[in-house]
Amino acid sequence: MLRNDYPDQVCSIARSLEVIGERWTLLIVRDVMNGRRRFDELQKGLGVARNVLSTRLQRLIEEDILERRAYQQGPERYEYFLTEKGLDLWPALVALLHWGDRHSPSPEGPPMLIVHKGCGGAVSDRGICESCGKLLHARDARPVPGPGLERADGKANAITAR
Amino acid sequence: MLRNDYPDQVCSIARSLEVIGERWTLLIVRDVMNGRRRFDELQKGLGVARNVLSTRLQRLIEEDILERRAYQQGPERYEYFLTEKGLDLWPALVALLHWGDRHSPSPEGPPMLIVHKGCGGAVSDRGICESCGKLLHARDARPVPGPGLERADGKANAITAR
DNA sequence: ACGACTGAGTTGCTTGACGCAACCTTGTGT
DNA sequence: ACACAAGGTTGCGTCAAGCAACTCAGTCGT
Repeated sequence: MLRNDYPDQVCSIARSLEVIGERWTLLIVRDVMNGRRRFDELQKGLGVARNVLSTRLQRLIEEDILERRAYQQGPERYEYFLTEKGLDLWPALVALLHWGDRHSPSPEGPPMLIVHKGCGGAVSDRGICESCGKLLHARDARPVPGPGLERADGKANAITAR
Repeated sequence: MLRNDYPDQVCSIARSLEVIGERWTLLIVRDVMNGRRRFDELQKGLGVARNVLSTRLQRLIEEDILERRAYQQGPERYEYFLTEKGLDLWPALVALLHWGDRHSPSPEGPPMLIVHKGCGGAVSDRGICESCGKLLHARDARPVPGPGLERADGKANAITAR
């Protein structure tokens, strides 16, 4: 995105997109939600330019979507965690995931599935467990690799467990 | 967004964002969903550059999210409508709307509300009617201006009825 | 008859965000 | 002493976005 503001828009969707509508931002949130917490890990996983990742992380911290915590002193090294505000993006991510699965399906099936931690049931596009019917939140669910997750290089994505 | 592809990403969220993650795209979808169907109407409402609107509409048509229909001959004039694929973005838009309302609230209250056409109940962040409990889709709901929709120039947004 | 207006774009120029590679800093391993 | 690791920052070139002006076909006002 060129500029991240939409002047004259009084809509909450527009205000949301001012923050999370920038290129890479929502994918960074997704990765952090899936347990990728460190700079290099995010950079390699996404293939995003390092300077861009750096500015995105700063913006996400300013907006109180991410939090940076040092995990060692010496040379200080940091990890990024989602705040409550960040975790609340989960329903939107789930909706986008299902929209992609439904309308641009890969022949092998979806590359990632979301399951309810409690009962193992699949999670619907509305973030509801299809097995037990509960309305779920970010912490109630985890991603599992789906049938479409076959990579040419043979490496599996490292975001399976949590 | 500069380029609209995220190479090496096998995730459906990334694939969704390749299409609808570009600047303005989701706001165009929102406006068409709210009954804005013509080029100039969209351009004035959004304040987007005309060339950018033009390329976005073409892309959305290619991706089968919008459909262009002539509403008069003579000089041919067109209207844009959402396809089923486009209408299916509704849950994602609802989720973003609620996220914005919850985490960056305007002092006056939300500028736009979504209500269930059937019973008039408010629609939750998961697209569920809070009054009757039904799971809703795009056609079951309509936007109504909320308490936050006071504009300095006195003009109300023209997307009240449908 | 002539000019202004409308809807739906297209063209050209300028700005600025993004991608890429190189560099920096603090500390550890060999 | 040299390389390596993590977490960035800096500089440069390219390409998308913003802006204004222009086009084109038809209609309206005087």
